[in-house]
Amino acid sequence: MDKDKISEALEQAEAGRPTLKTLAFMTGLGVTTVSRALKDAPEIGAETRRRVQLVAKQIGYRPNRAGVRLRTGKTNVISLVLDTEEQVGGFVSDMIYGISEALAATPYHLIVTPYSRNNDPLEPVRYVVETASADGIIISRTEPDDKRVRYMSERGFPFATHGRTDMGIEHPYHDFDNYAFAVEAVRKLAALGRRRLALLAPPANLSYYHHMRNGFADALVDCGLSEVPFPAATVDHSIEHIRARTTELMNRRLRPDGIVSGASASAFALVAGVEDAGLGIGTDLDIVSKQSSRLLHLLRPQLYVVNEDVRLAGAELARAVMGRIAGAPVISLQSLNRPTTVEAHTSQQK
Amino acid sequence: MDKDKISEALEQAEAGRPTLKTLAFMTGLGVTTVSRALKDAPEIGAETRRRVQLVAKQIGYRPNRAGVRLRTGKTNVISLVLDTEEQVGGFVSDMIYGISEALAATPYHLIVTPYSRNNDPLEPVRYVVETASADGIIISRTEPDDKRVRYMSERGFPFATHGRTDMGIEHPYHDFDNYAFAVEAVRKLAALGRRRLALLAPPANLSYYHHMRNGFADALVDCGLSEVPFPAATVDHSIEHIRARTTELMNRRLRPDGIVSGASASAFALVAGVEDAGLGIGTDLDIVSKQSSRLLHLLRPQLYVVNEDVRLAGAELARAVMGRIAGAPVISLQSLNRPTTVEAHTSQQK
DNA sequence: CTCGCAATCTGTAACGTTTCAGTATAGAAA
DNA sequence: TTTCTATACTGAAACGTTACAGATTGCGAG
Repeated sequence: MDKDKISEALEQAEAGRPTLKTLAFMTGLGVTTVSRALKDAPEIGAETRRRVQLVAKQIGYRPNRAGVRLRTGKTNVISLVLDTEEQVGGFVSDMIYGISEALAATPYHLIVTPYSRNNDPLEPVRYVVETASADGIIISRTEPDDKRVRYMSERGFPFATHGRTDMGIEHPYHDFDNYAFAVEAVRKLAALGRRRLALLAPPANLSYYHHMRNGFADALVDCGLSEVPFPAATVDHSIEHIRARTTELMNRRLRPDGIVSGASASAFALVAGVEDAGLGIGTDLDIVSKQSSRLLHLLRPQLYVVNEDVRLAGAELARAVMGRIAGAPVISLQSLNRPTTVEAHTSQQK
Repeated sequence: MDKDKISEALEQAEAGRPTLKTLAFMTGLGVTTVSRALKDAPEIGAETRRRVQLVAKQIGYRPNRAGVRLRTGKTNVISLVLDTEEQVGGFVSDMIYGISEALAATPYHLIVTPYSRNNDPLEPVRYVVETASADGIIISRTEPDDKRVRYMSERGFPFATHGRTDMGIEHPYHDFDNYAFAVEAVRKLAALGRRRLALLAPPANLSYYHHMRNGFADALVDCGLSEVPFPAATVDHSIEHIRARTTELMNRRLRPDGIVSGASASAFALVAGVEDAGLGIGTDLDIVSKQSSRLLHLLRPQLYVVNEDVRLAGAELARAVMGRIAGAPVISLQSLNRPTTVEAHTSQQK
């Protein structure tokens, strides 16, 4: 062993974090051997392997991410692409917790890549792909014909979507079954004797709009109910907007006696709007809402809710991207979350 | 110019992203010169600088993060250390949006480093510092004597805290003035003729517990009111817990006729608990609550609220860490957000 | 004319990792 | 003995960047 090497390695060990060179010096092996021993390569002797791994653990060796990334191109990063105009009280925190949970035992880090709804949603995706700043991407607000999905598919870039598409491309996704949700909701209202229903739907460009709408429409037919159109508001609109439009709706000649709300935060606005019109939930009409926090029916026990587990969705999506990166078959990375049954407040006395 | 170099550079340009080598080839300059020209080094001719920068922009050159990171140790990453047990409907999304906003025009990426409240809060911080996986850290749930603050200070690692400390260490922070909030809240209740107040406080280990408590206590004295102790619940407890404890509180012989709530989500539980006891907000008692979303008084217009702008806090914290990294004087990186005045619902008719 | 010096530019090495193309050794086959 | 092969290991090169230590040029001063 050269004098050069020894002094180099000693300097190493004195100061900062251990590197492969440090380990090589301590074990008396070559850097290459150490690198291979740590990743259980077959051409390393069993005893050597154990020895290296032991020393590595002892001195707390952790591979330098920049080194790996530069050499291999692997970033060990998952990017969550987020719309920063998302509703307040939004589900984003839960989503992040879910993803973190799934990433915790892996070498992956989670990085948040924001964009504004006003800008091109493709832009953040293109940025990540072009600069190769992550190994995989998670997106939401999926559209039936989604150009982000097309873009990433064409380039073979791993991703998972929160929501399904309808463009003949198989890809990993996790979705809440909004069709089933709408069906359940309508059935519940029918069972309560309601006849004329309205739907506070998602914006029409998103995939789950169609699922929810179809479920709503099919169940209406099924139960022999009629619809009161309510296209003026979507769950994406501001609280104030939804509230005002709802009041208008309730002041029409033929107002609904049941409403299905497609999102949690918007249900707050919906309730306020209904009450602005002087009507009572549970008396003049009933409401079934999706709920991602558990706060909604604390203050309006008369509401019926269906819980959507966003944290689970996050975990599922993270697993899906990682699966895709690892080369798992796409079909095995698609999952659909069935809604729980419609839930009334426990201490509800109507 | 060697043949070697030319062919190398050509291969470069054909395939992937442009690198400094590509730029060097295109401009006919050396790699070093290009590198320096791009960062406006003084020893580069004005014309050369312009030429390099033009070509770089034209072909969309973006420095390879791994290369920079490996060479310089600079990650261009800010880590947000998050407690994943945080209340649902939490403020985390807004915080992230705020941070993203401030980071948007910079080279910084945001990475989320989670930990569970049950584990050692120092652990994620130590991980980031030891592996140098970020240039700066943002933490919340700050304690008066915070070991994370001590740890990072001792190592000179840049950070900013959401909340202040009290340990004789100057560091960047952003905080909401919870003392002022509590004072305002008590004054409001006093003005409404309330006499016996309770406080739904933060957990006692956190810094803002003390601020809020002191404000509450001082204002009580000031207004000549008395306190009904309510130590059984904190804003960190589960919805169900707060709700049940509140009901107990309201069934006591001497129950409060006014409550100050230190957080948004917990106010929902508080209201539910009060109403479980058969009492009415605005009649039997009044409540003043902090609010980070705008949903709370949609359903209980009788509530009084003070808005806390968490998005702003996020942006402020991001600016603070970046300032610290850039070497700005610490004192200039400390900010306190005064609460807005107590707000009643606009269409409130009592 | 030469020297010194400022102004510009350049090659090499290094950051920590993995991959490629070996080398050394020992035992088996010829 | 020689040759071959499998096993266990190794050095050098490369990923893209920046820092260090020059190199080249032009020009005014001596």
